Amino acid sequence: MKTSSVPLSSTAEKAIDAAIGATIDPWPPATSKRQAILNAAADVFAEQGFAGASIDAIAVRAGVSRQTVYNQVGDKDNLFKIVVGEITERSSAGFFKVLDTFPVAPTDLEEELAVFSAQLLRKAVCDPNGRWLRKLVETEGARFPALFETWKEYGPGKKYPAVAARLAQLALGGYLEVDDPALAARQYMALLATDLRIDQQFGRVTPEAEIDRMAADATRTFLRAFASRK
Amino acid sequence: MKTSSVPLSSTAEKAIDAAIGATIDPWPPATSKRQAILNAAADVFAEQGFAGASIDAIAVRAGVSRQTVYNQVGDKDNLFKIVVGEITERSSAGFFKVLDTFPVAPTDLEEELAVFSAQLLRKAVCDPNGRWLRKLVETEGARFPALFETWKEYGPGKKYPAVAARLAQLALGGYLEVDDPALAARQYMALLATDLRIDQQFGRVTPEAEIDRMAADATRTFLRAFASRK
DNA sequence: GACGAATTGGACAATTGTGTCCAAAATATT
DNA sequence: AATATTTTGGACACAATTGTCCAATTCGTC
Repeated sequence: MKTSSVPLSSTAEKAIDAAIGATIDPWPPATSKRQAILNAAADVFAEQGFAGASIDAIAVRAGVSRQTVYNQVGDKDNLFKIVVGEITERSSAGFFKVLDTFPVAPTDLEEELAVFSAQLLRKAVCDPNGRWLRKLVETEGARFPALFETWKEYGPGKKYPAVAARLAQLALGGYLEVDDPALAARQYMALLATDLRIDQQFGRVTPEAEIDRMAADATRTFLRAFASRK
Repeated sequence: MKTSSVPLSSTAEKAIDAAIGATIDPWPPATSKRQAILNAAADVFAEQGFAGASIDAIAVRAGVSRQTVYNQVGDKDNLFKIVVGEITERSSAGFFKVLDTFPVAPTDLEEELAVFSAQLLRKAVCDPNGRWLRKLVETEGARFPALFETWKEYGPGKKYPAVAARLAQLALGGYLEVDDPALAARQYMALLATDLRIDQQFGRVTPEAEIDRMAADATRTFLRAFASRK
């Protein structure tokens, strides 16, 4: 029923925080209200959809008066745009941070790819940012075409090619036999995400250990199909 | 923007039609209004979500007065339940109808499995019934717990085991090397659905020929991982 | 053509939500 | 401590929606 909240913070505000220097309280009071609003809005939009989310509900959950919501973000459309924009940024950043640890020159391919896969699962598929983004885009994409375009560009549009590039690198290194890196990337991601998606559809909270198992299963099957037969 | 409509018909009404015998018009006037309402409701719920769907919009799209909607189905909650119930039934029926054509004793495994896979893609993943059901359950599952349970039971809860059973059969027949049929079933479905899901997320209408290609790609990779090394 | 049932459209009250205005209070800044 | 800024909460107009009621009309049936 109640979903855990995702902390949001705009790059602008992070820049300000950095400029001010180390603050005891990570969020200065002036922006903490805004943060509370954006966090609450993310929750309520995800739970109720755009039409079902009322400004009142958002204000209450943020522990803020309704007027403050309007002061901070303008109207409902704008609030929605801001929330999705920030989640998009976070989700994308998290993904590429993990992708940087991809084992491009492994000694034990299966072992290292499984470890990487588990991380990717945790940070990209399991991560509330990405889940809510997918859900919101699916639900409200038609209502906000511009947002839909942004998501496409930041989401699948950049992620799949990036994964494909790593797989191509492994192929060049003689680790894999891959004709079509783009296809292999989609299949790898599909194998990786399937069990977690099923759990999520069922509303089941996946135990940590299971994530490692899922990554290992996906990696094993992927390598059975694509590993170089030495 | 506009989604194509899915014809709905309850089993009860089909039974009645059958009892009456062959009618020229497949839908007697008394039920045709009801059908129009359910079809329209399916569209509008899918497009706007539960909260965003207004009875007026549904009535207009059904070409029916608002009062008739209330006469036929009672209130909005009930309308929603009826629609989801019927879509669940259709979606499940379509899936198992295709599953009956699974090649349990193939002469050319790759060829026959690819053909079957293409059919499954067309009828189960591509099919509007299943898509809207997934979307509605994801969006409104929290609001209608009973519905969520029904979907779980009819949907993944029965489909995956059914696929797993066929794969186990192939393994027994010496066609496949499968340790864990349930896992293999999930992975097979994941490989099969990934490209179509991506297209759907991007709002792209997948050309018929591409579906065959997707099925072939998925089948090839699946068999590279699981086919018996003769 | 006459009867009965379903449909229509319009009006209605009640509710809910949006977005604005404003004066009082709380909070930061100097 | 004085001042500027933000926040608050309440009131408000306006629009959309739900669900009901009912008389007039249309429609299928006999």
